[in-house]
Amino acid sequence: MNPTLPAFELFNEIGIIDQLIGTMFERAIPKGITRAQFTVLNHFVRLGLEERSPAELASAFQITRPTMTSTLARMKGAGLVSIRADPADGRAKLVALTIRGRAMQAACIRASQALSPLIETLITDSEIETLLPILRRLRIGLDRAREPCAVRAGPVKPVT
Amino acid sequence: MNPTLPAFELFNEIGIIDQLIGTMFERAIPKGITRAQFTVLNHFVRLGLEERSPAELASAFQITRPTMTSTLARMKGAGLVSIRADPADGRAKLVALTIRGRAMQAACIRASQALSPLIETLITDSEIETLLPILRRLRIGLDRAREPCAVRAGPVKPVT
DNA sequence: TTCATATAATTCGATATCTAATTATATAGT
DNA sequence: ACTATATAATTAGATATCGAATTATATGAA
Repeated sequence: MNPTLPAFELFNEIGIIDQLIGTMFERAIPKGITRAQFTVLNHFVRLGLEERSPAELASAFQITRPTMTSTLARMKGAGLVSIRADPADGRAKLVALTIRGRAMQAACIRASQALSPLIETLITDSEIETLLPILRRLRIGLDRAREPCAVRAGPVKPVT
Repeated sequence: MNPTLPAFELFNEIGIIDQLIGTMFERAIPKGITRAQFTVLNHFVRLGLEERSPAELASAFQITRPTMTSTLARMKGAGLVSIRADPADGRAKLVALTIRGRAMQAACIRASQALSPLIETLITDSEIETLLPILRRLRIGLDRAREPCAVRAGPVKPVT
């Protein structure tokens, strides 16, 4: 973006890559589901979670709570998640995967395999090993530097 | 996204970084202008361009033409660009920066300097030099692999 | 010339994202 | 107990993005 800093050159490449990968991914996965929705499904499956509050999910993906509310409403409408009131906190809700949500996650994983051959021609595992630690540190630092806005005023419950 | 491929781990980090940087950048620049709009302004200034068609701009940013149409309409409304019919092609239009657009680009560059100190604590120039060639190759490869959609436009043979 | 196809831009409807503001509940301080 | 503040979720309004479809113009082939 700002050409006077090399970092902005980097952010520019990152932005375009994210754009291109995101579009390809959404084309690859089943019609009707989106990248954002898959991310939620995958989060539950990968970490073996039972129930999470919308606030915890928003925090995990670095998105705002209104965004999470919106996406969860669509996922509930599509039968991918169930949402119930938190019996321990009248303000909160608890989100869980449905059978259908779990199946959709698996279907997306399967469908996304189609992208592997292309990706393997563009970047090696060794290069990825080089990039990951640097990018992880950058991501963590940026995350910490966020304004103490709604998103960051984190959930109080410890991760189980 | 897909945990079975290291590349998806990379794309996940890239997605989050893009998300965080984009939000920070929009908070830093003048109220009312967006990252997408700045990208257009900066493109003209950086490359010293006079006029470009919406299609050329969309292609330069790897976004679809409807997206470009939408953003340009807002930028025109804000007086950041001028748009006229292309005298050489009845279908096309020509976009140019206005004085106001040029000033806004400069203001954004100035404002974005505020992010430099943070960024410099998170990644070194040397690391950026390491990342850039790899990411550039990845970006170029992904760009080439895009479906022959509107942006890329080639003759498509029927498969029957 | 005529017609089929290609290209430029746009319109439409959908999703994701943000900020700001609102509502309801919880917690802490006095 | 009361009140002020904090937190959970939501609503509202805006922008960016996509895909699909539409309109208008250009081009190439018969």
